[in-house]
Amino acid sequence: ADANALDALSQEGLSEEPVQQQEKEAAGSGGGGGGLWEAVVERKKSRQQRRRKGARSGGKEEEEEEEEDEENGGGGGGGVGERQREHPFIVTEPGEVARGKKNGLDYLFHLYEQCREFLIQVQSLAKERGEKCPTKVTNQVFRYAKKAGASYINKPKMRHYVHCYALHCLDEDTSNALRRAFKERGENVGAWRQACYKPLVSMAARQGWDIDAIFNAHPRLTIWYVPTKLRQLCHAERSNTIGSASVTTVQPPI
Amino acid sequence: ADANALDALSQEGLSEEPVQQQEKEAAGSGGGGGGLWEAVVERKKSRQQRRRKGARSGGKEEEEEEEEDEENGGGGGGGVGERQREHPFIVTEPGEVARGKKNGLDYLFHLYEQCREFLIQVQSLAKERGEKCPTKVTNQVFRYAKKAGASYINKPKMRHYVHCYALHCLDEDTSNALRRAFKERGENVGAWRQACYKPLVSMAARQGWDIDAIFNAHPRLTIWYVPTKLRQLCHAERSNTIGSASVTTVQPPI
DNA sequence: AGAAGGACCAGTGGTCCGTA
DNA sequence: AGAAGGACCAGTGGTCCGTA
Repeated sequence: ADANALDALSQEGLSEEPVQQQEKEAAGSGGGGGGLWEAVVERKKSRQQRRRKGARSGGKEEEEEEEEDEENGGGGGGGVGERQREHPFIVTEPGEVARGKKNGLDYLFHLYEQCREFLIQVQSLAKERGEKCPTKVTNQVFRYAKKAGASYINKPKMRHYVHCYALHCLDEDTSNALRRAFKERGENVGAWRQACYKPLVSMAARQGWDIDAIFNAHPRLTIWYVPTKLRQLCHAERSNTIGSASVTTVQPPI
Repeated sequence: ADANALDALSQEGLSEEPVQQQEKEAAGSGGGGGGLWEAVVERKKSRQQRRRKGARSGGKEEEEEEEEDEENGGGGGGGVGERQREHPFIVTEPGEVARGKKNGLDYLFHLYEQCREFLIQVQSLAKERGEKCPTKVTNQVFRYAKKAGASYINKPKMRHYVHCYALHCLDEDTSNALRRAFKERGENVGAWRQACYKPLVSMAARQGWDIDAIFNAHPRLTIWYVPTKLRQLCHAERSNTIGSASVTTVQPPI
């Protein structure tokens, strides 16, 4: 139904950036500031030791159909050939199309619907072939999407905004209100994205804190992994709430 | 209920084998005979190129509590220290305890029940901690079992006999009859294991060929991955059957 | 010959951080 | 400063094959 209205949005243009040489070594820089996320987390430890250099010589893929300019031989400056990158998102109201070199949030959510369609195709293929059938949007699905020409779909982006899409699915009114409020205040996408966590945590609170169950109960959401951050926020909030009077629904003992 | 009757079986003893040095290099040997499995398969190709040598220096684990004899320094012969290995399985009737340095099939199936209990414990812990909760017996569960002292449980063994356990769960009468027949004929465990595929494929044939659905419909089976081989046999048999008159139940177009 | 399981490998989930 | 995404890494599913 609403898929048609959104199709036009996927025609939007791309940014360009010059191709650079891959092997460039970066001088090791220190650990930098950490505090965007106040609560939770704990796992970054082993990440601190990661400071590796050097590049893998890639290319495990079986049959790529991409074109490659063999042009960048020399050392120096401006690259030859162009690598494309999607326009950045801006906070838009429902139904609003982004102007200029920007993409709107309806377009963002449309990408999730597209991934779902790619998953369904991968599932059909797997069943025909008698192979294991994925139930979630996996690496295999992202690879399939890329081969099908949807190069603007990639894993880091889709994972980054999953919880925003979740709010859109689970409580469209709240999602829409949030978009309008953040647009009005002139907030950037990052701030809007952050704000999407809270209503989801509240929703989990009302439903026994089981965020997995909430995702799985919704047909368009069950195919997405629950984001680590959202899971952690629910857990932290649940711990804060334990024993307090605000607990009014099902809550198993910790 | 029947778990108690089987508990005694888990007290059975172990075989011993001398510990050998790890780093020993084996002379590369050719590809060897391939024909045990008649049907299906296709994937061994990339495996042929694997002929690697050298050893990883292991030890990613966080906190092991095992004892290590620091005794094997030299080059030569008989090892110091003993490494234990489970007694091999023999085909036993239901209720029969294996004699001598052997284990029976009730004991084998009991191991699957134990894995299920370990999974349930891992799930409880994950929920307490607000972490991702496994729905299947994963590496994490095998690691947990090992730390809990169940060193006789390991992944290759459990995966090897999953379909035998599946038959036991799904059609105990057929499973029991098969055990009695193979014991009487003096067949070895490998032959019995092979024979367990067929009744499962027949069962799948009667239920629209969806072996995943069959596993998922059974509470003790849904936690196990469908074995690749079983999936392939179902697919091959389905392909053979297409268009023939023996198709009597639901079957989506291929 | 038959069998148990250590140890390996390709490809996964997850997301950092070099890039613009 | 804000953001998109290539590319990396730890740990997974899967099972081979050196071992006895």
